[in-house]
Amino acid sequence: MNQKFFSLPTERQDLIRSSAMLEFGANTFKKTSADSIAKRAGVSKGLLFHYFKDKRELYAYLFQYAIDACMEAFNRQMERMSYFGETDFFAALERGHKIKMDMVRRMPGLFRFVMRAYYERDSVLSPKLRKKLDDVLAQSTGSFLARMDLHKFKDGVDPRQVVRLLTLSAEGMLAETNACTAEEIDRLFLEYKRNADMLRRFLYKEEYL
Amino acid sequence: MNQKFFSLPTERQDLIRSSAMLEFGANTFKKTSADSIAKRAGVSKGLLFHYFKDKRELYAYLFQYAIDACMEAFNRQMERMSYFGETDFFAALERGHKIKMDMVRRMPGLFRFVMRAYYERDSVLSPKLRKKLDDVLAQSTGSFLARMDLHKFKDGVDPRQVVRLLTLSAEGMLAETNACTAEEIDRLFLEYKRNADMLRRFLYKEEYL
DNA sequence: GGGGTCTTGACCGATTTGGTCAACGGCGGT
DNA sequence: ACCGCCGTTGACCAAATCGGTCAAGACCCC
Repeated sequence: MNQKFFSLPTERQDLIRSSAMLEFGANTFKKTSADSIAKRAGVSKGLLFHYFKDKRELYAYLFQYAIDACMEAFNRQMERMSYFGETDFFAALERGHKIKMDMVRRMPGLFRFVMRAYYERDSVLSPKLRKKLDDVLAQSTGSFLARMDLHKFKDGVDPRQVVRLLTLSAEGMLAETNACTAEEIDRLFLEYKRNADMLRRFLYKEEYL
Repeated sequence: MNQKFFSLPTERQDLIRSSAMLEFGANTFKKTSADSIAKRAGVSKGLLFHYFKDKRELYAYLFQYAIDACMEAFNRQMERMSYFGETDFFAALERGHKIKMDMVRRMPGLFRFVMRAYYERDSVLSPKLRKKLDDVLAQSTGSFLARMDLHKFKDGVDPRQVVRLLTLSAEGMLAETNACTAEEIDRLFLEYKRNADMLRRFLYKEEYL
């Protein structure tokens, strides 16, 4: 790809990336037209092909970008947790979810795009990129749990399962909305918090409430 | 539409409906081609337009069909619950989820199709159809809870929220897979059950465990 | 006004689109 | 053996859309 893309103003970069992700998230790779991406970004099609030689290249770049963005956000959160010595499971998870919602706000199409890209039939992505995502997902939960104080849970609770349940519910919410407006994202976050609070209330030992 | 469609063997009807839903579920209405539907169903494009005058008509029919199928499944379950006098929240919910998974097995594209159709930008559906789905969803949870014995829950638990949480997690699971193979569907059901069991264990009063 | 850079939109041939239609094949009746 | 019926096909159409190119414009600092 043309490296000059990165010397564009960040907002413009974001606008193009965001538009492209939204379009690729709404349709198959094959059925997503460069025209529709350009139109959504308010940019000419020529410019798109000036920065990315191919539809394929654009797609691969977006996937790489999305993974890196997730990784970076996750690592930043972990560092922050270390710094403040946060060890409470739900507090940390809530903070993580808040960060995720902020990413949704800034890049509404990112998560749907990643999910679609991962399951796309035609292997438009190199197995290498795919594997990278697998690694990120596999590691994140583990290294998150390792830092948490899990004694607060009642006996018989599997914290891994709690993470998974809350993550699934968040994915469910994300799937059932377009999640465009700011209020909608706030609503998603509130519902998440309500669910997390319920779990906390009944899964923590009483002395930790 | 051509009423003779209904005198086709049921399997053939299902094959066509299923293929169409899968295609419409994968792409926007505009970007979904009649050709791809026909190809997936192993049928000529001519036949499709013999039974449905339009792409639009096919689409509207599928939506109507999907809602009716959901409604009918739901009502059947309710009757069954009445008949057997089932009042346990989690038992009934599990049974409901099992029915849902059976629908996924028979019509893999149905739920994704409905969700997409509901949020499709271009109003290809009449508001009437859209409203019908709203009504179904709004009523179902209410009339379900009305028959359940909610005393088993610990104080402070909102059963509505529990339904919602489990439903969301199921949607999340459905969203993150293609859910094609039978084993995959079984896996989804098992994970659902594991989550439901956890909630049951910690949200029910101890004397009901 | 000159030189360089970002950006456009008209343009290309190739493919795909929704939809039509004449013809085919198989089958039950006579 | 022949007919008429009907579900089904696949070639066919004009129109739209596709990915990608490129010469020319817009904009800037000098």
